[in-house]
Amino acid sequence: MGYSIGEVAARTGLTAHTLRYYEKEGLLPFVSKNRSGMREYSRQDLAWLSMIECLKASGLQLKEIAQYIGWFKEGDSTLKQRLQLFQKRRAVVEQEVMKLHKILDKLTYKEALYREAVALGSLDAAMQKPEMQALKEMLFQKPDDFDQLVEDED
Amino acid sequence: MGYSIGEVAARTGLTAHTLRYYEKEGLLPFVSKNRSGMREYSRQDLAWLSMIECLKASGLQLKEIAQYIGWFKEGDSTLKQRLQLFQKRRAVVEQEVMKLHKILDKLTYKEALYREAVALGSLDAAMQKPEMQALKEMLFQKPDDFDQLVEDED
DNA sequence: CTAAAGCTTAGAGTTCGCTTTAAGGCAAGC
DNA sequence: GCTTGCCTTAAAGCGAACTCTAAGCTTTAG
Repeated sequence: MGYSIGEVAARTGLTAHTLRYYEKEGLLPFVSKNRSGMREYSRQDLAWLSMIECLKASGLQLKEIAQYIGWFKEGDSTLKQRLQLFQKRRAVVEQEVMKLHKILDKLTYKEALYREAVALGSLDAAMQKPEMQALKEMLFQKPDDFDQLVEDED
Repeated sequence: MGYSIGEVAARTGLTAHTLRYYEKEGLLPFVSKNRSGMREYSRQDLAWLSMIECLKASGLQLKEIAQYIGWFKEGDSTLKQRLQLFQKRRAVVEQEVMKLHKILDKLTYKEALYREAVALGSLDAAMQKPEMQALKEMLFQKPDDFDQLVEDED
């Protein structure tokens, strides 16, 4: 019954230190301890860790996560705040995904360029190739960001 | 002529302080200065800043970006390293996008759950609803991560 | 029975990426 | 001429999220 801190560390990839740190910061207020003072993590505690990871990945700071947990403990009077938080996080993550797709376009172009450059032994020669210029235009034709107003950096 | 540090700051959203800091860290080794010692940024410098932003967004640390710039300055003898770097970054960003899609699923579920909870005035009542349980199953039927092995945290 | 592994606490230290401070030079507008 | 604002440098400070240290207790394997 219950997982030791070491087991939870192994399962989550966090260290035991980090788990205690989270607890200190108010992120895991439900963890119980046995008679000799050792932590015993329940399945619910693991679920909370999973939620913490989700909120962290969505860009929330630990103290904001602690606040969410505070709301949860307050009960149904804080439902609106929690709804707003999830709406906001979803919007933020959707933005981030869009940003990463642009980053991916740029990296794809660079990868193709350098693959050609390695083949030719020369970056300049690769940049001269019409295929490369065509690829660049295909990926960056929408001039919606500052990046495209300037030349290649290399 | 070229851009002053203030103009570049306004354009990029970075502060003048940050631009000088980047230079100190070896990220902008091409910026020239006028007779009175002030920085004059060229179009190429702006392009480098755009590349720096891209690599930063791909998860690279500043000192790793500085190393990439070092490779660029060394010339065609470092083409392979640079190609490998872009391949690696693309893989990392693709992973990150996949991770964020999972995060998005979870946030979508939570948002729907809390929307219902706000309507009903009770989280427990919302969790009881068959629609919510159906949505949860729809989003999380693939048991490929630890998250799904445990119950809801709330 | 003893040693090693793993747990406890409080608190100091580390890394990253800025961010601010201190002390001062130059250039344009009133 | 003087103030305002932007520029220069070197260096100290900061917030986030760990990460490690110290000192000591408990449990388990040999």
